[in-house]
Amino acid sequence: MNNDALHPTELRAWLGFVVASHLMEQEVERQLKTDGGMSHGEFEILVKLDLADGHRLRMSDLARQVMISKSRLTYQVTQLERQGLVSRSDCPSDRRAVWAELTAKGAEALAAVRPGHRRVVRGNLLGRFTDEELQQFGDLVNRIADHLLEQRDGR
Amino acid sequence: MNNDALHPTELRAWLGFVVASHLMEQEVERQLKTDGGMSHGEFEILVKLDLADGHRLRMSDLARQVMISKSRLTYQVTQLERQGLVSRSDCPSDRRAVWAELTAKGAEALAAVRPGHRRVVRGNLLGRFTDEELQQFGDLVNRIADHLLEQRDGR
DNA sequence: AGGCGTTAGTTCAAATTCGAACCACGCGTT
DNA sequence: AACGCGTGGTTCGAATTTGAACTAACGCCT
Repeated sequence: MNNDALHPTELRAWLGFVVASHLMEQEVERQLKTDGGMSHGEFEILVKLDLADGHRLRMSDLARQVMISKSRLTYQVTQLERQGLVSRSDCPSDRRAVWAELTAKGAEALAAVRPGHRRVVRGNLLGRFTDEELQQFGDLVNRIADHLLEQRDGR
Repeated sequence: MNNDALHPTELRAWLGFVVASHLMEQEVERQLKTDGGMSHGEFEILVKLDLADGHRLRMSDLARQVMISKSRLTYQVTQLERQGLVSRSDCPSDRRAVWAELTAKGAEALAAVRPGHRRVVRGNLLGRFTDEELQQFGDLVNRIADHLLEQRDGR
């Protein structure tokens, strides 16, 4: 029971999860790309900035929130800056830190892709559940997410 | 109800899903890397080959099964071939096609990482559900996966 | 046989990602 | 003030990924 091959029910659940997350990612990616010329990673950065106080976050906090490496964030923010969607500025209180801030143009770009993004997420995932199933699904994945976060922080 | 912001229950489900799949991917990746020096992508290739008749598949079938681009598969199979885990050979019946075949060494490498892989999948996901929840979860994600596959094939 | 649209796979350059190395700074200790 | 250690960010080269050609071969149709 503990180191045997995954049994059929387990296998089905695992494969379904892998396939679903893989394809959802591709759908989201595709919509954001064609629809607003941005990647899912860039989109998530803009979303987190939008949510943040003063529409800005320090690079390291941003990296934690979107769960990517520092160097990857540096690269992506540079790209976003090039497009004028984000601006960098030095933090006065901590001279090591850098603020990444959503620009007005960035907010527009975000607003422009969001309806399409919601359509993809609802049309392919959330909207295919009954209210009860949505609740169940949310409970299950959040339990897993919480566990994985704890797991990770213990390192 | 159709183009409003995601409401709390939806948002929770979506974010939970994104975080869970992202972190599961990282956990799996980490285990396979440290434990057997391979990426999740390489692992999936070996698994599909292992499952196939004669432990071999044509490149394009393999690409479809692991859901990656042709060029990416070419690259990854080349890497696996370099490590001696897979071998390529021409297909006699269709001179365009190429067989990718799991070598004995590849089968060993696969066998070596599988216990750890199962531990990660069970310890972080499947094993955290009751039998009933596992069934529910499997049903939900497979419904989504099936839908996304149809969706995609209609293009 | 010749033509034509499709499929299989590879190749190439450009874009992205990774991970280790690095620099500058903050902070607590001495 | 000097030291040492941890943090915040960037940089750099190597590895990987992308997507658009490109070559070869198949299969159908005439």
